[in-house]
Formats: sequence, structure tokens, C-alpha cells
Amino acid sequence: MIEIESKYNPAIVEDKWYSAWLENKCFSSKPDNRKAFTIVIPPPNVTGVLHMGHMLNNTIQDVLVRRARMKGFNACWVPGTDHASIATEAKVVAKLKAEGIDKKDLSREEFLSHAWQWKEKHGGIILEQLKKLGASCDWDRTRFTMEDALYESVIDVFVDLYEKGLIYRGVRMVNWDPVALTALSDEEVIFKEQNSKLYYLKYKIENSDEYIIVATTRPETILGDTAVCVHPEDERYSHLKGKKVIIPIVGRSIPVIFDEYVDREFGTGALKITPAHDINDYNLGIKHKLDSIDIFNDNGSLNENGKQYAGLDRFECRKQIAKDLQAADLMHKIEDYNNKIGCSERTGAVIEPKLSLQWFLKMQDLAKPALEVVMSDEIKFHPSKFKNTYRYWMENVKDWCISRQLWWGQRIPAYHLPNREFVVAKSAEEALKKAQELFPTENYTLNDLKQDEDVLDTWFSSWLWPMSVFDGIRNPNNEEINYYYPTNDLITAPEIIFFWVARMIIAGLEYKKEVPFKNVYFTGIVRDKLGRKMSKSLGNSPDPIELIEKYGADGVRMGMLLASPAGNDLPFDESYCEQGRNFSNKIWNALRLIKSWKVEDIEQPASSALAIEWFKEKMNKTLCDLEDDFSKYRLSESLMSVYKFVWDDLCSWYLEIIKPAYQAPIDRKTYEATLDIFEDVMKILHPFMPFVSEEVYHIIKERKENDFIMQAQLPAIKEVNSTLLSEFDFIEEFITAIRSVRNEKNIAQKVALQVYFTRSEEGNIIEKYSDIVCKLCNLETLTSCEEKIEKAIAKMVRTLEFFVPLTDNVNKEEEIKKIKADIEYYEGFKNSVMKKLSNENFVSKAPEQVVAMERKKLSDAEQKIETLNEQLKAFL
RNA sequence: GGGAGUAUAGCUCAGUUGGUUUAGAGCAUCUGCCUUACAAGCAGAGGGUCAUAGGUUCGAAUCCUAUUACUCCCACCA
Repeated sequence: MIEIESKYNPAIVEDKWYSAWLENKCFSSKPDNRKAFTIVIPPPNVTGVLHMGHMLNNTIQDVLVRRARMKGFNACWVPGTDHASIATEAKVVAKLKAEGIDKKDLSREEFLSHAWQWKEKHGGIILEQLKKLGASCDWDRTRFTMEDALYESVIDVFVDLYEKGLIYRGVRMVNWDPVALTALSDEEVIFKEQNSKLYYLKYKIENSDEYIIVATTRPETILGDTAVCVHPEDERYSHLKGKKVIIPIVGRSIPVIFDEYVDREFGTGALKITPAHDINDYNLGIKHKLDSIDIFNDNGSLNENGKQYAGLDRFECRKQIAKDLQAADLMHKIEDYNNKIGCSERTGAVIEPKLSLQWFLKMQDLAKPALEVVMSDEIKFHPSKFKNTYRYWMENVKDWCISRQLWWGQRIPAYHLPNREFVVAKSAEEALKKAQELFPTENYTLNDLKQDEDVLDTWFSSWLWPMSVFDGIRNPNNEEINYYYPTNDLITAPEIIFFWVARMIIAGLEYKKEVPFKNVYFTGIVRDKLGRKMSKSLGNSPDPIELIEKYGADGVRMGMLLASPAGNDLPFDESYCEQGRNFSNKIWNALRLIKSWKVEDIEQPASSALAIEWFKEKMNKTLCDLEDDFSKYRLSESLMSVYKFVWDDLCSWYLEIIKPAYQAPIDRKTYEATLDIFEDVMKILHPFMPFVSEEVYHIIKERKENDFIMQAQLPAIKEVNSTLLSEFDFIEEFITAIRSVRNEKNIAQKVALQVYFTRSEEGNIIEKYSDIVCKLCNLETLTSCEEKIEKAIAKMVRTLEFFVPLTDNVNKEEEIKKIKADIEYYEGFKNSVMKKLSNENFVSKAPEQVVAMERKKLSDAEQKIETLNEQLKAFL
């Protein structure tokens, strides 16, 4: 017998085992002759700090990886971080600014060296935090999307796609972030509701005194107007065919054009066209061959086309122009107007649609096979509803703008030549060679090559992640990629289904001719009590590390899992973690109980032998249930099964049955069986709660320091013996019924009772388990009788009637009331069954089994009513 | 505007191709217990017209239609 603290202390235990696992390389994986089970982490941003979303996501991954490991797979979880070009660059720029350094004053190389310094200092924080959670990643494999090997992979892919004719350079309307000074993809733009104004401007019709009134939210863009557009069937304006109008203040004359695009109901039915600053106007401009006047600088201020407004910020300019228009009596009116404005996901700046020269990847042909593998379930989505979302996107996929005007990222391997041509190559040397082949007469040298200034979109590196972490791009047939790819499960958030999931599938099919993963599990969004998404900017997210300190990593893991069915949002509440902590403690105390027993070579009670037999069966059943739940990725339910298995079946039933009386010894046979059972239970628990299970595993049989549960195998599954389980179910019901009577009648614990049972088909079951019933109900005896006795209360379990003797007289009125209520209930029930059975259609059409079932229900109900009536008579 | 999804106990959710008592679990609540593993606990109890209205069927939480409310995705209104 050893002394153990009465409260489980996670902090000490967690640090101890995590270090031990690391020292013993428990997480490391090398290709061998076992089957591989691979997960690549969705690489968190290097700028990232662990938030609740990460906690959920990585808990799930760890559960899956640990379980796979315990099922005999060579489990490999590859960790790493993403260079997150915009987010990181913004962070570094801000940091430099705080130090009085302006990015503009730095060379590219200088800036990058600052960025790398920043990365080395802060980039590992999030991975260190994951260790606190217990993440069993193979840390020796940690990758970074900007490290040399992955950088090269990205460049290889760019060059390859370019050579396949899938990458092109073109002028397009892109989402311009005037703060970060870069183009953004559509996915990086978020629309926000905003209270703004709708301005009604007066455009004078040339050679006439008439005005046409045009509504706009952006009066400053009149500087770039090149037409006014109305609907061809709009009779209000039919007389304006061929006419020109004069832009207010600007004075420039522009044509009136006609197009069905215009919504006659909106505003005045007249639309001003600014092809350089609105995507729809841009398209109309192309269609009607309009000029395009760019009026903005990259930072959102007005350029020289802005005339007298040049240099003003766009929003300042808007105010000024509105004032000037009013002064000139060219403003018809201003209305309040609520609309949605696109903002940069990273900087929050209002997006300026802008024409610019960018690099694009053609998506249509690439998307087709990627759609197919999801629709055919070669890649399974959990939950499957996301297949719809995926299909919609893939069928309407647009070319991907892959260039960003940043420095932090993979620089586009295009080299511009003095003759305004460019070549694409993996290095400057190769580019030179190509240039010389293309233009043999020019005698170019390396100095003539100017590498493109842009870097690639971050997702252009993350889409290779499942391959590049195994160096599968540069060395497509290396041992690792062939062993670990395709990976098994991807755990991610539905919001990046297009950003990332779709593109990984495309890349996998293109470069490995194989899907990158077999299952995608979409987690819900972690929300606060008010239903808001947890985010740093709202400040409504608890600090995960503090939570771990408070409830233990196991407690927090359990908290995350309990309330997060796949695809459903998780309204987070600390009480979930509290439940997890309580569970750790429950296990801890079960351990204390077992370790407090004195073991002697005495005879094993029959009840203990029976309990062991039953419990092993229950364990087998639980293992089967888990198998089923995991196959459907129902992790929340699987944990709940384990929770009830441990708390109810193990602690409340099994341990209570075999528990010796105070200070009495336990027989060796039962004790040793219990140690085995307890170890097996810990193995089942381990994937969910790795720390407490490891600690308990080591104490229970005093295992050697380096004999880890995390390297053990789950108990084998046998065929389920349901007879034993259903017998015990009945016994549980019986015991609960007896306890309920005691509770109701306030029968003190120490008083021994006699229970008589009669009229029982289940009598032999009671007989078999009588020792257990006596023990758990604190009964003196349990005997069969034909006649009821005085001073007793009659109750029923299923169709079995039993009598609990009382020390005092029965409160007759109270009992009569209860029996009457029971009779009423069963009469109602009987009637509903009879209604069914007297329906000829039911009897003739319903399957025989169902009808037989109803007949059984009826006879059971009748028997119960009869018994209840007898009980009632006894009181009258 | 287009698409998808959800609605079951106070809360979070199960409920598999329609049929096992008149619907289950965890948490919360209530009652009684500091019963020698655990009050972070034990024992027991209460709690639901399965969103609303129709329909199909011998039979509907489950299938169909409409309505209402909410959620998400996509497009975007000048």
C-alpha cells in the first residue's frame, strides 16, 4: 500500500510525462514494414499565438494519432508553421515602425533579415504551446513553409506550371490593399456592413439645360468616369441615345451608354461608369470599349489624374468633392445608405479595386479531377454537407491571383530582360541560359536579368504541404513520400475549404497523381457564450495556456471534445473543462482506492468473479462502440462512451461490487484482475487524456519509467456476449429501484433490509446476482416469498414485484395516491397499444414481429395493472 | 439575389433504411447524504405537444409540402 495525494495534480504529471515521451522518442516515426498513419498539421501562422480554434483542432488530431499508434499503425504527425506572408510582413513592418524604422528606407535584403530575425525569435511560440496540450507530433520533422527545401519546391512547381502554360501574367482588376500595398485574393477580402451615404450627382447633358441624376456611394470616383449607363428599355432616358453628358466639377464630356446590366429600380436608374475602380464598371468598360482612367496611387491617395484633388486621401477627397459639388449646386441630394464594403482580412483597410499586372494560375482544368475525387468519396468529407459547398466552388472556380506585392515569401522566379520580355526559371543562371537561347544576338549577362519583385501568395506554398513536408516535390520518389503519402486524415476549419483543402487536392493530383488525404474532418467554429466567434480582436477568447494551468491539459482536451460534434459550432464554456478536470480526479481517486487495499490469499467471493466477467464484457462492448464511433468521426460521442464507461461502469458498479469492507483484505485473484482491468481502461482512455492515463498506468502496477502506455496496444475486441450484459442491465434497474424506495422512505443507510421478490420470470437472474444486490443495497438478505408481509412497500421492476419492509407504518394515503397515478399511466399506455391492435389494418399490414411486440406490451401492461390493483386493494 | 444547413429537456447534443414500452445522454436543477477512494463526491428524483400547419402511411421526431426563426457559404447593389 502506498500513499497517494487525494487530489490529482496535473501540472507536475504533465511536464514529467511530456519530457519522458520526448526523451524516449515516443513520437518519432520512420518508415518500416508496418502500415503508416499520417496526419500533417494545418500549419499555424508563425505570427500565431495558440487560440481556442487551435486547441480544438490539435486535440482532435492528437486523439486520432494516439489511437492509430495504439492500434498498431506507424503513426506520424508532422508539425510545422506557415510563413503567412501578409500577416507576418505586417507584423514586422509594425515592429520596425515602433523602432522608428520605415520599411521604405530598407532594402529588400535588409527587410528580410529583420523578418527572419523576428521569425527565429517568435516563430516557435505556437509549437511550444502545442506541447502543453500533449500534442504527439514528431518534432524532429518540424517544417516551415519558407525553409530552403520547401521554398525550392514552390519554385519548382511555379516553373513547372508556367511551362505547362497554366501560369500567365495579365492586367486584371484585383483587390488592392492600400495599407499593405498588395493585391489580395478574393478569399482574403471580407465584407463588412457600413453606414454610408448615397450621393445623387447632377450630370449636365451636353447642349441642353437638362441634367441626368446619377446615384453613387463614391463621388470621388467621378474623376475617373468615362460614361454614364442606363437601361436600354428605360423610357425616362430613351431620348439620350447618342448624347453626351458633362461630369460635374471635372467638366469632361462622356457618352451615355445603354446596357441591361443596370438596375432600373436602384437610385435614379442611371449609373456612372469608372472602369478603373470597380469590377462591374471594368467589365462594362471592356464591353463598350470605354477608356479607363486610374485616379489613385497605390496607397489610396489621388494621383495626378485627380487634378486639384491630387495628393488627397480617397476618403478626404470624398468629403471635399461632396462639399464642392454642393457649393456648385451639382449635388441633388444625399441619402443615408447601408451597404457592405470589402475590407482586407489582414489590415482591415477598405479594398480598392485596382487594375494591375499580376500573375495568375488557370484553375478550370486543374479543378475538374479535384472535384471528382470528392464527389466520388475517394476523399470523404466529415460532415458530408461540405461536399455541396466544395462542388459549387469547384464548378465556378476562377483563376487564382498568385502574386503579392510583398517581400516576405517565395519570390516569383521570373526574370525580366532589358527587351521587356521575361523568362521563368528555377535560378538566375538557368534564366540566363534560357534568355541566351531565346535571344542569341543580345549577349545578355546576369546583370541584365531583373527578378520579378513580387512574391507568391502564401497558399501557393501551403497547397503543397502534404507533399513538401516529405520532400515529395523535389524528390518525387523518395522513400518517405512513398511511405507516408497519401496521408490519412486532415483536420481543419470549413472556412479554409477553398483557400487550402481544395488546392491541396489539386496539387496532390497534379504532382503525385494521388489524393493528399482520405478523410477531411471539418471542425466547428469556437464561439463565446454570446455566439460570437472567438477572436483576438474581440478579446473574447480565454488564454488556452491559462486554461491548461487551471484544469490540466487532459481536462481542457476533454472540454474541447465533449461539446464539439463534427461540423457544429462549439459554444465554449469553461464548465466543459471543469467536467474534464473532475473526470481526471475521479480516475485518480479510483486509483487511490485500489492501491489502498490489503491483498491476502483468501477465497474469491462469487460476486467478484461475476463482476469481473461482466465488466470484461462491458469493456468489449465499449471497444466495439468506439470502433463504430471513430469510423464515423464521432469523437464527441466516443469520449462520452469512455466517460460513462469509466465513471459508471467502472467506478459506480464494478469497484463498488468488488470493494472489500473497511479494512478488510481483498483476495489476490480479484485484485490482480482489477489491476489488469484498470490498465486496459487507461489504454482506452489514453488517446483522449494522455497524461492522467500515463500516470495511472505507471502507478497501478509500478511499471518501469520507460514502459509507456502511449506505446501500448488497445485491448483486442472479441465477440459480444449480450446475454450477460442484458442480465446486468436488469440487475442495475433492480438495484436502483430498491435504492429509490430507501431514498423515498428515508430509510437510514445502516439498517439492514429484507427484500422479497415474487411472480418473477427474472427470479433466476436475481438469484444469480443476489450477493451483488445485497451488497450494493446494503441488504441483510434477499429471499423469495409468495405472500407479502405487513409494514412493507410493494414496487415493480419490469414485471417483477418486490417488497421492502419498513420499520414504521406506511403512509397509506401517500401510497394510494402513487399507485393510482401508476395505474393511470399504464391504463393510458394500454389503451394506446389496444388502439393499435384493434386496428385491422395494423394487424394485417404491419410485420409480424411488430405486432407480436405490441401484444407483449399489452400483456405486460395488463399484468402490471393487475399487480397495482392488488397493491391498491391491500391499502383499502 | 443564389445555394446549403439547423429547429428534440434550462444548456449542448444523440436518435442509423419510419415500428423495443408514451423520445435518450452529458451538464445544469431539486431532494437526501461530509456512507473511510473521490463534496471536483455518493444515492435518488423532476424536467420535452420532438418549431408551426397540412399531407403520405396500419404506424411519423424520422418521409413530403408550406410557413416561421436562426446559422453558414457564395455573389454583390452602383
